[in-house]
Amino acid sequence: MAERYNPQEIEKKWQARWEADKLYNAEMDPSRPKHYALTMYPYPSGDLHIGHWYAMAPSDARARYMRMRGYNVMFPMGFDAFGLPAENAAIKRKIHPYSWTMANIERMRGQLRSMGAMFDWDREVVTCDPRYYKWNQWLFLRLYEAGLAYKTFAPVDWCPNCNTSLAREQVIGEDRRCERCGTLVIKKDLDQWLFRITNYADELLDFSGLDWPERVKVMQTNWIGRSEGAEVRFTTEAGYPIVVFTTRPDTLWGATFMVLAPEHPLVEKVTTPPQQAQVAAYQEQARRMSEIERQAKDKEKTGVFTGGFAINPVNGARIPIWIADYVLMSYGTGAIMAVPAHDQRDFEFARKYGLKIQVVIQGENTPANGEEMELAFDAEGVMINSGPFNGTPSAEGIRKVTAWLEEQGIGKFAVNYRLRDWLISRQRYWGTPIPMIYCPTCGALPVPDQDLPVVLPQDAEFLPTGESPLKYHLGFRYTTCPQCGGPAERDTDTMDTFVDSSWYQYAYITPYDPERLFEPAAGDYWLPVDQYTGGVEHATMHLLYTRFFTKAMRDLGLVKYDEPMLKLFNQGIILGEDNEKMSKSRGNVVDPDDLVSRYGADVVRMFLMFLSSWNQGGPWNSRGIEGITRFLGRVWELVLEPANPTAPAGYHSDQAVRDLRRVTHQTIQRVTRDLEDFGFNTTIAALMEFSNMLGRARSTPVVETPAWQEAIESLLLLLAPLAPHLSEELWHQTGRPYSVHQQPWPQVDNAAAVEDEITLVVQINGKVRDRIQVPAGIAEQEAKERALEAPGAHKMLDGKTPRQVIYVPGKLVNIVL
RNA sequence: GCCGGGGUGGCGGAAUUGGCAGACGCGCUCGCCUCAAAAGUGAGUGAGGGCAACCUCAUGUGGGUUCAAGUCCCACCCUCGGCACCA
Repeated sequence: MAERYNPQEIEKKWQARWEADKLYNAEMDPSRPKHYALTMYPYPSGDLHIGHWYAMAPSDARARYMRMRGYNVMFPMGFDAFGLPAENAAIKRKIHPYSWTMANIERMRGQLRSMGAMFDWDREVVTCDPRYYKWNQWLFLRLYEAGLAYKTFAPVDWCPNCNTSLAREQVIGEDRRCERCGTLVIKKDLDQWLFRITNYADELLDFSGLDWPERVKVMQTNWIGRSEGAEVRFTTEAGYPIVVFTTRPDTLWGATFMVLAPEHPLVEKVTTPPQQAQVAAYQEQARRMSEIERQAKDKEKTGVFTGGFAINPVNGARIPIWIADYVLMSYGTGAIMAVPAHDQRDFEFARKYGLKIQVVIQGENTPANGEEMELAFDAEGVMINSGPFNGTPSAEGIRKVTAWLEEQGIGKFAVNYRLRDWLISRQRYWGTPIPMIYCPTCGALPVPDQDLPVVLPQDAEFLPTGESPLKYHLGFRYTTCPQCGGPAERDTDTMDTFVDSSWYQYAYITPYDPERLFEPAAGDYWLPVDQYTGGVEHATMHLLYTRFFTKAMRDLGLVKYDEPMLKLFNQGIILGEDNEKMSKSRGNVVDPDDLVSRYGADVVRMFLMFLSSWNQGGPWNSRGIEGITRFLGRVWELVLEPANPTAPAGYHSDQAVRDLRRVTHQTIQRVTRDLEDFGFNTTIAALMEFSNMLGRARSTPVVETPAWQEAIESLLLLLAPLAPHLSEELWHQTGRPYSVHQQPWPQVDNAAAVEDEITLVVQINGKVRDRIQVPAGIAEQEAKERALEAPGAHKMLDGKTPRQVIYVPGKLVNIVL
């Protein structure tokens, strides 16, 4: 009697052995195809939760599978170690963010090891290490030199709770909350560094060559928000130009007023003295609105007449200029031409303030008179009241009018994006110092490369004041000008942590390389990332930023690719047993450490993969995990318990061997296909079916044949990516050579996998009436004849002649009466 | 409002190109094992009807195409996620 399956014992043993043997260390080997598998690195919060397991265990299984398929696999791991939680925890507990972070990392390393994943720990990077963030600074300087990093004074999004500015991407939802803490974000005027991601807007819209989920591509496309149209120059009566952006140049003749954003610089110039007080009051109110709350649901449009007029350049019409907060300074030119007949927002505004509504697009059933309209007509139609363009279909009109505007010199084709440049300055301590120096005589200067890294001082006072903590660290702040040697000051902001993660996949190539970002020869071999996995929540943040970085790095000559990650897979989310999001307050959190000590890592890994399809996630089930324990227990016995075979009645050895080999090779087929597509749940189902079959075969003399050995060996190999410890132990105990993880993936014997007899379904009018066993290669004519004779069908036929008999080879015969 | 994903037994979920709906697992029921229990193990398990062989109904709702629909088409409902005064 062999020992029972005891995961605790074998898992620790093999983890130690694998680590000692450096089994998973990736070495460059040009003779083999490489596979760079990457899973999003964790923030070192201090505890590995089930979500981390759900993200990492299946991606580990996939990486292991690729390795057995003959790829030289690199599967690194690291820590996204800068960021606010460390700072907040440090303030609360009065310990240094560095100590807090490092202690957490230490703890999480141990937890990650308990997973039995094939992480190459020799490549680990920790982003708060100066050896890492030195290259953040170096990249910043390269972007600066290339004109892709710039500083500007502008109103920015500010989280009053986190006490820092945020990138547009980190402001969530209609009511504009902080992505981190959910606080309502306000506007603040600050001098900040930005990365010119908008330079790459068009290229970022091109996903060709990327095998990414449709969902992510759509989210990025929407986020970038490209729209084509025209810029048209209107002129105020006093002669100031007002440039507007419109997607509907075909409606230019219907522009009956203009609207400027309240903060538009021209407002002061166009406002007439009698309107001054009202305009100023509205501007003030709009300012407060954006600062206080913007939650009001039914935002009724408001605005104020400036007293000024503009001339519509296409027809010379004199139209009033208003200001209104539905026009945003941050989009387009901050000014619009209002065409109330054909734009619902302008329509509502015109109705409210009694402005003229001029119809210029005629639809099938739309009134030609603006007074009779109930809604703006924004569909396609034919241009009317539009001078030389009368009778032109609107779609064609958009092109023709744009060309005409260019000829007349009053406008041009233009593209606008919703995407804003990436604001990277943060007014917090725990991040990468921005490597810039401000000299009163020489101006803003980059820190020379040889002075990198600009080290984050350990002894800064980092209590949040709304200003950068580094500002109060005089030793850091005051320095000398690298140009004139005179007194100068450093930039005291730190970088958004998304800068760290924008290039971390490159850092793993030659981690903490003191000389360069990474070694080019190694980069040529390993890059780009072949398979990236992680949550979809980063669709318009990290995943957009890292694409931008790669494109910018390509233009700097640092990488040779347009895209950082060729394939992307988004795993779902594990919910609590109550089908709700796991949270401490709900008390529905499951702790992986507990589970590992109770069931073992292999069981936890496999249960997470078995729950549902990986991209779907789903509720935890504390009973369901027992099913995996039973399954692995049965595998254990199947492999190790001596069998005591007896031949059942009618046993034929040849047939039994054929049946066994068929199931073995069909299982190899199924598992291979499913693992290719991340179908872990169906992979496991196939292995369960296989082992159930083996369980039945075990009591027969087939166990004494080589086919049985082949079946057991295949089972262990197919199981190896999913349950690495158990497979290794059984591989070892059955006297096979170390390590199961260095074995090639089993080969399918197609001939053995073929069925020699199939079940043919016999239908009458599409309903199943019988099933017959026939040889797999049966001819159509014979199949039909046998079907007609099948008892279930014969009875229903009752002597009638079928109108039609349909044969689907290998599947069914449908007799139509 | 716009865009995208999803609605299948008591539960989690399967179902290559339209071709046996419910694989696999959980749970449940009845056996075996046991003094008993746990563990293990065998059989059964969509609903309704029938003594039975069998029959009928069933993949969110309503239509349609087809010999055949969870799968394709049209309309709608619910749900999750993203965007939202973007000119």
